[in-house]
Amino acid sequence: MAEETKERILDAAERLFADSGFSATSLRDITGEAGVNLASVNYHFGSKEALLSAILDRRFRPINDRRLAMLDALETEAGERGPAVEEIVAALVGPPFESLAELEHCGAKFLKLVGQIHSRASEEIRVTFLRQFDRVLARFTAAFQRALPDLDADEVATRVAFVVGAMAHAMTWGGRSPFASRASRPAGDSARLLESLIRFAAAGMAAPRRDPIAAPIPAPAPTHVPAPAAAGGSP
Amino acid sequence: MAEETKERILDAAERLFADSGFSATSLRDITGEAGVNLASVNYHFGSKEALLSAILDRRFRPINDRRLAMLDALETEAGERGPAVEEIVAALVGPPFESLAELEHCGAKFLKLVGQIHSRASEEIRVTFLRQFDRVLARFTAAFQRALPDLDADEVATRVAFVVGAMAHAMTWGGRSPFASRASRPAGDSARLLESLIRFAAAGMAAPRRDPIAAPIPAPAPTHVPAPAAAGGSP
DNA sequence: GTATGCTTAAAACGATCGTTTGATTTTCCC
DNA sequence: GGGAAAATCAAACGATCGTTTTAAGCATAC
Repeated sequence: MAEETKERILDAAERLFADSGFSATSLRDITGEAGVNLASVNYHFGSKEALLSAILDRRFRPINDRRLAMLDALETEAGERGPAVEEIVAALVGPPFESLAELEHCGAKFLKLVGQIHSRASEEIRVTFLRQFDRVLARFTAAFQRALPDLDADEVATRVAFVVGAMAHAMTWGGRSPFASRASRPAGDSARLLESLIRFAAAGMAAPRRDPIAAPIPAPAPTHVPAPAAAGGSP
Repeated sequence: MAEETKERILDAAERLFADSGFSATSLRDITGEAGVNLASVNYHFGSKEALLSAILDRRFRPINDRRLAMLDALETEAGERGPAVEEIVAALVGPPFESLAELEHCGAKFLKLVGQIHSRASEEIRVTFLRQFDRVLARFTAAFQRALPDLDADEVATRVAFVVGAMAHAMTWGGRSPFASRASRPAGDSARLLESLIRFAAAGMAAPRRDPIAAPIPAPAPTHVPAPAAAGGSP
């Protein structure tokens, strides 16, 4: 019954961490929910932090593998010209949503946890996943850079961070704003949410660069950027 | 010395909550950092949760006021046609960055806290700010809806959530991905970061809608939507 | 002077936290 | 079937948590 206990702990902890956060969830909450003994966590995982690390590893590894596999396939298929922005975006934000659809009942909570980890993670935890995640991010940033040659590397990295932020937020709140009073949308809408996210992120990535020489490209009216908060402060 | 104690608690708690999160920060950490007595927190604020509420209220109120004032000014100026997407975006995401520039030293931490609150907030706290934040969100969603008449209300609300997510992420991580190994960029770049965010978010908001009649999948599908930034750098 | 209303101080409260211990049960290979 | 290894269990550990209590400072109004 070893493996069963471990997985029941992982499932329960994943659910509770996602709902209440890491610090606010006690081991007694977890073992109570999982129906196992309190000491099982420290026996099987060593510590509470190691448990969180195991949770993230269990879900992140296949997701990141799939991300890189999709990107590989796209680059092979596209050949010299490289994949389009929207395709790269889909390879980056799609896999987490796929895992949602696959796991259905028990995986939905994980997405909330992912969103939380993206927004706040202890230094300890970040180090654990820095390597594999950094690898993924580097590959995708390079792919974006090739598809968007007009942007400098810093701008590409910044926009990738925006995409990650929008994705994390969507995962945590299901596409609704955190303070919105309406109930969160049903899980069946995740495919639609993903589609909206891809479209939004692709357009954002492909936005004209900060200082497009002197091209009056903007759509509705030639509006200059409205006062991006100069350091002097405002009245 | 009443007001001084209260503000020292607020400042210290704001800083510590941003760094370590709400649950992971003890009142003893706060009072130790602030150099005040432990009981002062419960005396002045009533409870730990009420302290967080006071912190958020102190910073959020002027930000939300400024957001609405900027939107009012934009709508007055634009007249019948309504303000442009990029202007609305700037009014939504600009004020938090302005407060960063104003507060400089002690406000920087607040942005991290805001990012955390956006991604994970207890039910209790959310209720406190639901009303004023919901009002802001409703106004901005309506403004976006008018500027983007081709999108249905649900899509607009979803995209606004994406913008909020990208903003929160940028605030928490300074435009870098959470797992990136490089040091976070200096605070002086916040103006540049804001400019990038506005451009990114405006393009994402104005992306062509999900199902433009019956267009094929590829990126540069010609739609009748204004699409100011749809084909920025991608073939 | 004393009384009064805030504010701070020190100490302790009960509760809960993550972790460990040591005994007991289960598993599984020989 | 016996015995070592693995897993579960109840119980307790010390530490720390948010909160409360009680008393001491310290102004101002009488």
